Amino acid sequence: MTYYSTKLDSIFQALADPTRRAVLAQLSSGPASVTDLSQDFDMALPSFMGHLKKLEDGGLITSKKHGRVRICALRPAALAPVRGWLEQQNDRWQGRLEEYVTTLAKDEDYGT
Amino acid sequence: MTYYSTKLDSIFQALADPTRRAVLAQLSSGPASVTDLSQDFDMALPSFMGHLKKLEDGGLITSKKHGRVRICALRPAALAPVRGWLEQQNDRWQGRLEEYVTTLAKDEDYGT
DNA sequence: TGAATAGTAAGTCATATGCCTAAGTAATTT
DNA sequence: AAATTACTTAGGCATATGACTTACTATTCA
Repeated sequence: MTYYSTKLDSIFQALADPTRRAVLAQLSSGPASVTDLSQDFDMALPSFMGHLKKLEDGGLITSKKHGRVRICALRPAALAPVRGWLEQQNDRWQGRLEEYVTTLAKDEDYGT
Repeated sequence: MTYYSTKLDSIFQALADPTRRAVLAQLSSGPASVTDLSQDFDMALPSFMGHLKKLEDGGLITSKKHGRVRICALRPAALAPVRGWLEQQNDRWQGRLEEYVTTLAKDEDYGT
């Protein structure tokens, strides 16, 4: 399995949960501490920390300790592999559409 | 949890596996039977069928039985919710960037 | 210095996931 | 009609996931 594929695995896995997507939405307003981030979620802190770990392991966020406070931030371009994959998928689909359109045009040329 | 969020859960979950992404890539060339699709994968048929079910439950493909053969096809626009979410996320990030740039401009105005 | 705050580590539980094999059913071919 | 093909169902196994509670450590505040 290529690195790219493994990367996509962990990114999509990280995104496959509403809590984690909500965290990314919050972080798009700027860096925040774990405590700040956790305010909007009705779950135990260790559970919430687990989600942050998943996001960091997927490369979507970074975190750094400042004293007793851990600050999390979005990683710009973190979702680039997702965009890349969507584009790839779309190109293949578009390629097939163009082939189909070309075939239609030929059929029309030969048609009565 | 909104329908949209649940939808994203199952789509991202479906995409969080290299086998399922590879199936989507294959189907972007056009509809195919289960047997045709499974040729490229070194796994037991029931396991492979499980992946197809996940893709179908996520709304990314459709399948229809024709006699004893089941034909699978991509659903156009199936990935629209993913694009939508990325756009949303990007807009929030861009909005913050613009706010940041505006703040910088103000600082420069007031600066010596 | 003790109290409070902000995480962190460990263990548990129920459920989900990704694979397997075996056996079965339905449709087609011989 | 029997054999073959193309799935489909069921059960099992090991691992992962998402939540919990408890207890702990590190840092800051009073």
